[in-house]
Amino acid sequence: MIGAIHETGAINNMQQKVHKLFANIVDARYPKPACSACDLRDLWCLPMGLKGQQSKQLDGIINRRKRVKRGEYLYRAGDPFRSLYALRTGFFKTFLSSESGQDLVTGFHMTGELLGLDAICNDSHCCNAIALEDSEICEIPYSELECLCREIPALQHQFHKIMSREIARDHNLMALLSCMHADERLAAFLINLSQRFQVRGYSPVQFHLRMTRGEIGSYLGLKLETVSRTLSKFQDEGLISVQHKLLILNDLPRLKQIVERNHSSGALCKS
Amino acid sequence: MIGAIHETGAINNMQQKVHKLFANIVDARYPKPACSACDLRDLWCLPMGLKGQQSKQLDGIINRRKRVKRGEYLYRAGDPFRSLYALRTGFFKTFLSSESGQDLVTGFHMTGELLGLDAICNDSHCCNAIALEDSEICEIPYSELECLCREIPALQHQFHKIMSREIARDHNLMALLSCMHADERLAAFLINLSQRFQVRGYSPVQFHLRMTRGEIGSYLGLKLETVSRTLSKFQDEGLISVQHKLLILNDLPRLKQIVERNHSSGALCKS
DNA sequence: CGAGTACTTGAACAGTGTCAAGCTTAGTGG
DNA sequence: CCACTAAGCTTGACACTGTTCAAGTACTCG
Repeated sequence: MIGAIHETGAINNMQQKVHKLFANIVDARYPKPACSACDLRDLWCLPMGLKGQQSKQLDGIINRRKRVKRGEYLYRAGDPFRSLYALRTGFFKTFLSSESGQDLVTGFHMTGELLGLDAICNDSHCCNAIALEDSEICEIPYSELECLCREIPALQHQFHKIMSREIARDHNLMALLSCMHADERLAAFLINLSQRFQVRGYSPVQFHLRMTRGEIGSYLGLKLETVSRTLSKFQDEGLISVQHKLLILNDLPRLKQIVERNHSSGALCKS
Repeated sequence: MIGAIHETGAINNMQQKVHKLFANIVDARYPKPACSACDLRDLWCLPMGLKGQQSKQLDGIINRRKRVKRGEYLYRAGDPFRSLYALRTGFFKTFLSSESGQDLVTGFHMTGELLGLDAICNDSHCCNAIALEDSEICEIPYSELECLCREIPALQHQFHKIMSREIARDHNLMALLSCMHADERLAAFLINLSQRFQVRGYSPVQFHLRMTRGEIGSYLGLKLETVSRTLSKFQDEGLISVQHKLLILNDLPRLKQIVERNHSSGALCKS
């Protein structure tokens, strides 16, 4: 427990630094977003690997930044597809909804990720995207992106990579859903979140869950009661500390063991 | 039962016609494959929507057709990524394998489908592809495809659509794995196969399963015993007739009811 | 501060998984 | 062509994980 508190202190420092960094960049970017000045370029977002001039071309097609408040939809299933959305700051969930009223969460999305890729095939969105916290997105008109991809090979390649990664990621999630137990799923989920926060400069061992237990359950193919019980179990075992939405990972290595014991590829923890 | 036999007769006729059709096309195509003359152009394969001249450009980059015998690998996880593969005839499964020796089937692939899309992000294949029957594929060097996409907007758009569809499809499969019972999963699986056979000109109500019960189970997140039991149950209820690998769907509407009762979107049966 | 939502926990139950045995089929080699 | 073998399949009995239903608690937001 004492160890946990020490760690937490270090984390707070780190988070403060990162927050400052982000704040600076946001200030510098007003009033128009600029891929060329965007901190997400290191994060597999579209501008990754582009040179100065090319980035500016990408800036040219990106519509003004849009704010999406917590609880608001970015798009709904059935909406006509015009644009992809790069998530600048915030947190989204995407979900399918069936007529019977059951929602199924297909993903949680963080800074730097691209939303709407599954809509290209239909010319309409086939899932819903809703902000789980106040967020900011860059709207990228798809037809213009296609044009630009024809001019800038590096952009084209990066775009293909992003789509491909989405496919590979889904396959890993399918693996999780097919053959993991509740505790393994949850451990994999926490490790995944941890890694994604870390890449973005946040603490990998302490973070706020933006989603409810029910949403986690929906994503992992479990009922919310099972999620709750499993979190409690992890806490009893000293692996984590949970206080409502605040999560501290006290023993990341042992958490990884839970996943790797039966699924040594570790593929399931990938972003 | 008598109804089933009548249906079967009709199906055999249909299948013969289709086989003939395919045979003609195959003959016409020797010794080099030609997208411009390929029957798969109606099937969401890459040449879909391309005009004559454009198709020929695509022909230009496609390497000679390759045969893959049943049981042979088309590629393995870890192989360097150079090409995508369009499946001309035959049947493949793709699967992840973990070090612990567990395989996990991520997809079954039929004529007209594109394999290897998940490898773009890593420059190496992250799953294995193995032929479940003697097959023929067109190898499409990826870097040349990217070049050509920059020249032919219609090809670029079609390629993006194919990737997007793969993502949307995976989301539907995740939905199946997250919230369906064994009988619903299997019903959805059979309907899916049925529709894919139908689109390809084969009977939607009678076909050979190319995969084992274990592979079906792996794909659907069930054990092979459960697959076997559920098939037996469906047979007892008169929904289907199974004889080893030969499958007859006697009551497609009722099969659909099983899926739609609890999951009315029906999304899960999509291609 | 109050109402509604989210969360935790318990107990009973159902659906799959596990283990085991026996059967069928396909493929191999004599 | 037949016999043999290995792989695939079916079925039963039982165990166990996760779900369901229910009750109570804690938080959040207006």
